[in-house]
Amino acid sequence: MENMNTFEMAKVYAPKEMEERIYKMWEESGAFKPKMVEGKKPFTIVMPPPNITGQLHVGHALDEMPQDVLIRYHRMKGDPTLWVPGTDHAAIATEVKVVDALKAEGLTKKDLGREKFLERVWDWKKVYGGRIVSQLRKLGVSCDWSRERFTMDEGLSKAVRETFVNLYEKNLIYQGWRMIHWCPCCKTSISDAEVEYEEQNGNFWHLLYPVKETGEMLEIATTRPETMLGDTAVAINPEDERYKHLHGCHVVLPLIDKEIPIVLDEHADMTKGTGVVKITPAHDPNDYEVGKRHDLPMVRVFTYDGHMTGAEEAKENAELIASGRATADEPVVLDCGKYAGMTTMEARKAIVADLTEIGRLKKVEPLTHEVGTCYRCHQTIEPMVSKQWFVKMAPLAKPAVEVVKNGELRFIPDRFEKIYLNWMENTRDWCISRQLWWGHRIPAFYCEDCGKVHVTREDITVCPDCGKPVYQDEDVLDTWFSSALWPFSTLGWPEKTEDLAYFYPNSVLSCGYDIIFFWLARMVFSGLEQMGTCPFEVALMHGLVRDAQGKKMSKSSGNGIDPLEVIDEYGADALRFSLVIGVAPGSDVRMSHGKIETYRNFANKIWNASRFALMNMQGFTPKGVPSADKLALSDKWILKRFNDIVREITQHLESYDLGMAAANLYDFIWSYFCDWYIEMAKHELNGEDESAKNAAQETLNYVLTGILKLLHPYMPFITEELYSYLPGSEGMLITSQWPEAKSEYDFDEEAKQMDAIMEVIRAARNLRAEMKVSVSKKATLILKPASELTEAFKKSEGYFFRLAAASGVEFLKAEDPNPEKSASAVTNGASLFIPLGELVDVDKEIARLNKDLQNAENEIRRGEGKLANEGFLAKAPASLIETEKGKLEKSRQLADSIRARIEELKELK
RNA sequence: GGGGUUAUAGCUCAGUUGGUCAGAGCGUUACGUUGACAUCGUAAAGGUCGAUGGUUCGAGCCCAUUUAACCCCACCA
Repeated sequence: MENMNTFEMAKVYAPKEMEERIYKMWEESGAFKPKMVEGKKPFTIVMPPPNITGQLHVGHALDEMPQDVLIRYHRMKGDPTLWVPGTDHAAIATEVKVVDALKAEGLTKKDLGREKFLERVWDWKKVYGGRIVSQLRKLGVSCDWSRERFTMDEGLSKAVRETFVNLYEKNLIYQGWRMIHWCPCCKTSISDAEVEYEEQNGNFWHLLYPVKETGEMLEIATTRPETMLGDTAVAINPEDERYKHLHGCHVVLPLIDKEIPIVLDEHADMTKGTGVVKITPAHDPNDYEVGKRHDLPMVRVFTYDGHMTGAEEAKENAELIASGRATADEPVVLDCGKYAGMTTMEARKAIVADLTEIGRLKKVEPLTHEVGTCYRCHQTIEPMVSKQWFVKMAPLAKPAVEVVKNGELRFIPDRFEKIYLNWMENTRDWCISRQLWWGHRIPAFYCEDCGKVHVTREDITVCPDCGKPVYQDEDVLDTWFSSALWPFSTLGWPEKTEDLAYFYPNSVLSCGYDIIFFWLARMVFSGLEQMGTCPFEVALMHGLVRDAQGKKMSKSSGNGIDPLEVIDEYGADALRFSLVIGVAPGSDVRMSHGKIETYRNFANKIWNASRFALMNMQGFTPKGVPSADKLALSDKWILKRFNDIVREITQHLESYDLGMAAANLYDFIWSYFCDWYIEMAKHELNGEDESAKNAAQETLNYVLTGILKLLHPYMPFITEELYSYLPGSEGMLITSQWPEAKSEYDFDEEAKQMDAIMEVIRAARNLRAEMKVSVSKKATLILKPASELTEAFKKSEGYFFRLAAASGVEFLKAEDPNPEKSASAVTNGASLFIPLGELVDVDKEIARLNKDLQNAENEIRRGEGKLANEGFLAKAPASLIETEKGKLEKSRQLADSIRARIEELKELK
């Protein structure tokens, strides 16, 4: 690749122009596609499919980050790496959107009919389904778009059907009347997992039901008086002494004067309320169970869209029952008379008013209680008895529990293991049918004649048994039924494809902890059931994005961050980095524009450091870092530190500590590389010694290249761009090789020497700052180094000129007298003196040195105490005792030197 | 009711298996444009590591109790 002339490099980092260009280059180069090598273990991730209704929000950005970091890291490591992208049809969400769009045209679903409606949804999908996908590209996701899937495409639909039939044939899918959660707003059943409980203010209404046999009034507390028309019993606890005389009696339901029995059931809690519970089997999950136990009739009083039932519904129901289609499991519908057609809320008011009027309302007390709401529309959920399809969970959950317990599936962080197990061990059957049109239609066919149900892989038109016409089940499947198959359906299953054989099971599944039950858990048991293996080895969880105050981001509170806006302003790299740096797995991320700006500044820092490097490498052709004898101390130091950081980052990535790796890298680049190494290297780069200059160029080039590689998974765009400018760069960074630490660069001894020198430089700066000496005013630095460091210090004069504003450096031997009238500091490596003449205030000097002395003495006390402790000496590891002794010795020397200096100054006075 | 998380500098958080005076960023204060970078640099101030007790030679880290905040799950009228 032709290296760009440095002067063409913009002075300021401008992400906007380059990101699109680079993404296009990657995609067109085929870099995102895995290189499948037989026998080599691939690294595979499937992307949690965003909804086609979706607009990119910052949650998506967070969702993609860990995946892209891991994918890019493994690609550079040389693993066959595949990241499968795709989108989800999102049955309810999409259908609602299209219904809304129709409403604007004055149309309803029914007006169009199923077929035309579905055409409209597909049209809608064509327009908006691509939007999220193009938005994802702006984040820099390096997934293999040639393998993009959609949960409703042909292959995946086949997978869904295959799974459904498999489970049905194994008797793991069944159809039946059950108490389910019904959303009157979305007009469909939803699963347990889709209910969110919210605390709401409500009332406790105390109603009076007269007992037929005794004429007394039985006080009954309820939170839902509107269900009373559907009461078919009241329950009392068999042990309850208060009501023993009522065993076998009946009450008369007010308003409709219906006689219903008093039943004895454990469900009635003697300690709660009056100990009497009204039983509405058709509209309350507990009552449903009580009804089953006592064989009570079920009376339905609500329509499926949240109104009170009337004559029409009752008639239909009666006809159905008469026709024999309805079973005993189906509730009988009541004509609610004057309440018919009211919403449930209107009916509540009306019924309470009527009960009050006839004196059957004893009192009302306020209470707060948990109310189930729909996770899509947040409307109150109505428990209804309904005929639905279910997945039998117990047999599927067992192996899904097992794989976590035996370590085949590992959660990161591991606390989510408990959450997962708790759910999996207590899960109830999964209601999978939805009363919608958009989705995978349930492959069940009913014979018009014999009524038999046929569940088939291929559509049928006539009954295989009697040859009469069949009609298909109207319902579709829960969206999560198809996403549960994602790890293998996207690879071609149920066909036996090459991809499936090579890339299944996946390596990692990364998603937010909020969809563990919806998605992750269901993928685990589906993978185990259909494929026989757990679909992934590691479940890497992330949290939610929150605002700067830690609040959830939402449209209503207007605290959201639009990733597209942010990318436009700061660049995708800055957004990416701010979403991962310092974030521990599974914890929430706080985001603010300020935070993103910080990392845009970081990108700018790297940009300029690279610009500096390139300016100093004009005409330079890298031949490799030269032998140790040609390298300056600072070169050796940075090479050693670079080795350290390579090991550290690699280790963190291997253990999925992505936030930690990013933080360490940030620190290394900014402090070690920019603040120190570049500043030190200026000495060699601007010096006369050509071989030293060359060594610095080689080191600079080597370390900078390595830095760009280490940073690439996090900030892919800027690193790719800068890499292209480097002399000696070949091909693209995205497919370059991950750096390795080289043992020949472990210059331990030299690194320590450099650290000692740096400590002196800091001390000198410190002195000057305290003296308020401007940088432009240079001063001589007088050093009295420890004997073993003398040589290193002498070779390092240049660093003091440049970094400590020295005009000259003089060295003293240990026995030489200290200079007068100078500011001084004592470090472990050397004592230093800056002769500042009249600027020096001796009293202040003494005060400051006393402070240092105090610190040293504290340290001595600490060390002495430790080493005097027999328990410590007996039990602490020998190496620790040695280091403690060494430290103590150093502190003593330091204290001695400081004391001596203080004495000198006192004499001076 | 069950389970989980968090509590460390003014703010946001690090602190890996208990062992080098407890760290960073932002903010604050002071100084500063030394030819990569003001989207910058140098330095300073600032913490009895929520509380109590325990284990240990040694605890921010382990155990118990406790306080506070947040989250998830659960059919309680």
